[in-house]
Amino acid sequence: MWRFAETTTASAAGAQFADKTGFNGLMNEKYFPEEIEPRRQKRWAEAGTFNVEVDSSRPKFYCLEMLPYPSGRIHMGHVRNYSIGDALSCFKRMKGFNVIHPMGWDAFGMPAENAAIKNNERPDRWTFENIDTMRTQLQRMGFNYDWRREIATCTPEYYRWNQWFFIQMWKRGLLYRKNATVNWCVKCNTSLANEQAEGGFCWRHEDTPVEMRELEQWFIRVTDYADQLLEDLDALEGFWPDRVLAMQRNWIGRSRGAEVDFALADDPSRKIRVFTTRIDTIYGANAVILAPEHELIDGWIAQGRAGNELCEFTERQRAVAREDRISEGVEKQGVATGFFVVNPFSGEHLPVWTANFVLTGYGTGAIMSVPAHDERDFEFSRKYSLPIRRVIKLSGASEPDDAPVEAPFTAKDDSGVLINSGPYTGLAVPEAIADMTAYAESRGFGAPQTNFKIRDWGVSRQRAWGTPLPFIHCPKCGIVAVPEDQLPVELPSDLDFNTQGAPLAEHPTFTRATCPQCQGEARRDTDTMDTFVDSSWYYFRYCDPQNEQAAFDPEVVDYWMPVDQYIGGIEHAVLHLIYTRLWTKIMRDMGLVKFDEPVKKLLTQGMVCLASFRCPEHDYIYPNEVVDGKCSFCGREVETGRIEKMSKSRKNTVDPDEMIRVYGTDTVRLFMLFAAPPEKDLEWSEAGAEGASRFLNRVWRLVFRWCDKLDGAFDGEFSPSARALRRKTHQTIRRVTHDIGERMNFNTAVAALMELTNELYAFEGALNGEAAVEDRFAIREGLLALVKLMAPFTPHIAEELWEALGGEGILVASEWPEFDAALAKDEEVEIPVQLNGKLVARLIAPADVDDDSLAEMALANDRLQARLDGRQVVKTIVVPKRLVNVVAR
RNA sequence: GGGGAUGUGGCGGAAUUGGUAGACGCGCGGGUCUCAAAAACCCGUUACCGUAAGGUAGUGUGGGUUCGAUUCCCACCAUCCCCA
Repeated sequence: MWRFAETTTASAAGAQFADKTGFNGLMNEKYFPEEIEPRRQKRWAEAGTFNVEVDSSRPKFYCLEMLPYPSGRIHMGHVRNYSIGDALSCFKRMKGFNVIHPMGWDAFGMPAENAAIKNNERPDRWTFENIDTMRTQLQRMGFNYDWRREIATCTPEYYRWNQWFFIQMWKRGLLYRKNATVNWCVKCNTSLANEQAEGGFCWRHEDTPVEMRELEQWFIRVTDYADQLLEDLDALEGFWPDRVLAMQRNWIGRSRGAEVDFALADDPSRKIRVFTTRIDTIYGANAVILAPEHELIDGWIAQGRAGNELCEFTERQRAVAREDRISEGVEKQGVATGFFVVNPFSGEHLPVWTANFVLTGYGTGAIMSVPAHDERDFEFSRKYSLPIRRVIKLSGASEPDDAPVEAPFTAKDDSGVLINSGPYTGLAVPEAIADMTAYAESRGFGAPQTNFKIRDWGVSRQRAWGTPLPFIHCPKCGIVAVPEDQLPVELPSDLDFNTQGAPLAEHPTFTRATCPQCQGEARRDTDTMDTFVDSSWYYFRYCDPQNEQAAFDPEVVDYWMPVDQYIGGIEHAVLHLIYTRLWTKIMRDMGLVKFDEPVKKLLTQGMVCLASFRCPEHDYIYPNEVVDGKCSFCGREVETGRIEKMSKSRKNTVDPDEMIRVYGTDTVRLFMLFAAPPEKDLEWSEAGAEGASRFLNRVWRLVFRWCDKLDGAFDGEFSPSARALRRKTHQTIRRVTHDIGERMNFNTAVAALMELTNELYAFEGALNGEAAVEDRFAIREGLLALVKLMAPFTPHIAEELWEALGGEGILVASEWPEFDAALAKDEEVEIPVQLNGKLVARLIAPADVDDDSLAEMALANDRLQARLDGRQVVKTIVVPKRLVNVVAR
């Protein structure tokens, strides 16, 4: 139940307010958000204001915010994210769009499982309780979601379609199994994606080093779509933030080059295939270096041809996470295998090495080392005293071709020319690359090759709280997909989480299955899906959330999709936003959707931050644990005031519920939108929230004073002051419409509303208690506009004041105000007069002043003449209706 | 090292396509109301000099383009993010 703020009233129910405060027949004298907000929310819910259906007669607008993980409580980051989406969707609805604005829960994942282990609870119960809490919180904030479309990804109704998609991908060869070295976290007891193992530590357990294990895994063939994923980014230019596009391009990491075979010197039938982007430098190769995991090494070890040093080295390196092998500062280490290969271009014999910085999974797991033109090869060759030969130089360079190499020369532009390169000597780099690749291809020892940094998506997790993979392992038939009419493969509800290993695999009956093909005894797959699968298509499901026949009806999706505006955190710039783009392309190729890209516009909102306090001994401490700048536990000097992202671990969070209890949701939302533009970080400030609250109270009192005095119309000539107020009103409509609709700068829109309010106060003050009909008309017009324009930011108070002003129906479902361009037009303009670009005077001129008279007025100006002091005017620049600059010598 | 971003009063931030720098808010100072306080309302608030009128400087630093640069170009510094 609602708890009322003690700061405003001790005991309260709606009806009592009227007794305690003034009531003018239309509204209370005082603003009590805790009374009006639940009432307005109830009214919207009863009227179904935010429920939408397909309506092909109207333009649609899909406003989407990233769905939250049901961790337990809404935090300020959510409030900010959803306040932005709410304001935009309210605006678009009032502008006449059929707005779909849904909400749901990213409900699978490890915290539920961890809670289950820790508290001996069921993950489903834990999850649904959290969802209930958080839904209540969101509803209390009055966000305009169509709650009928709510989904939770952990329900069989949802995840059965994950399974269905996987079966389709399996049929299309997009899903496959392979043995792979995976990152393994002993605490999670599961594999991790590379990006979850950043820096060699588990993303959830920052103190747990990631181990490497060999495991058979499910993979989605992202690499089949790598080119499209890269190239389609061009079309998003200008609609997605540049840095997101840059991060995705970087992540996909396409590099064009060639593969070249180096035959083993002692056995020319065996070849080492190498990937290089610089085939032009092959005459400078001093070695071929294999990844420690390379199969050739396995062969040598198996045959007993590998020395002790090699065996030990490879064994040691294979246990190290890839990040730990290649990150900066890690020393390059290697061992010569004792074998040699032949350079196919020069015929030279080159030693074969293995080294920690060469990785499998990218290229061929083998490289050629060209120390003169690659940083890492240079460092490595220096360490192990391998010969270094220069094969590229700048076309004008004067130093001799055999001068010692002090630092690698790596530029790959047109200015480079080949040297010491047999028949290719003298060629420019791009031509050499083309010629040498062609030669290798014609001789059958090489071919052009494009590689990507992006890897196939490992979707297997050895966890229990996720979508089960819908496959059966049959000893006779191999891997068989579960027939579609048997979906979903449901998670058992009686999992034991206190077993070592994966609970699904330990479950007594889950694993038992019958082979759909031969009806023989078989084993069910016990992996579950990465939760990024759930979030890859959830917003398609919002369009058609109850569909039991399909993931969605393509026609319905065709109406609502693509998403017009997606809003979420920058932390999803790469993974989620690549996977969901991939999923869309796969669905397109399946014939389910007609477009290439699911999201037209993307906004990555900034973080919500607050000062944190850190003691050298006790780490982060709460603000109330700081006394006079010292830690209250140990008395040490505290590091204060670092503005950081709010998080529990930094002990600098503010609970949205608490703030809403004190100020009301309208105030909290208003502050969130006003304090900074959406893409920038925002510092929570209680003083700032006070300011937002003060503004709402100001508007409230203004409406209270006038709402019963605004009858009558006026169509005569307005006084200058009434005209000025009306001008401000119409200019404000214009500005707010532009700021929200075109720029998504809610902060400046709110500033405009404050300006209008200030203007209304000034107008009121100048009346001296006597308002003529025309004045009342102007005030009424201004108040109605103000209240309507407030709807996207502070919908509850806006509704309330709208009603008090005689507005009918539901404000947030009514029409957005239009401005009258003629009334918004300035009558006079202030023109700055500059002398040589420096301001010397200001003129007041009629708004339609022409350039010549403007120049004349400027030159006649006393202050200009005085500063001119007889100097010669060389030129007079007039920017029409804006500025005059007099140039004098 | 590569890529991206940001840098404006005491603070958060404004400044439409190169055209009055500092809108709006916070904070602060002063005033009105009050026995008093809170709230509210009004005035002021970039710095320096000046009682004032006014003047000088000013958007991280240094250059450049331009009649005119917070805005465009180059170099540098600082902070943050991504990748290595």
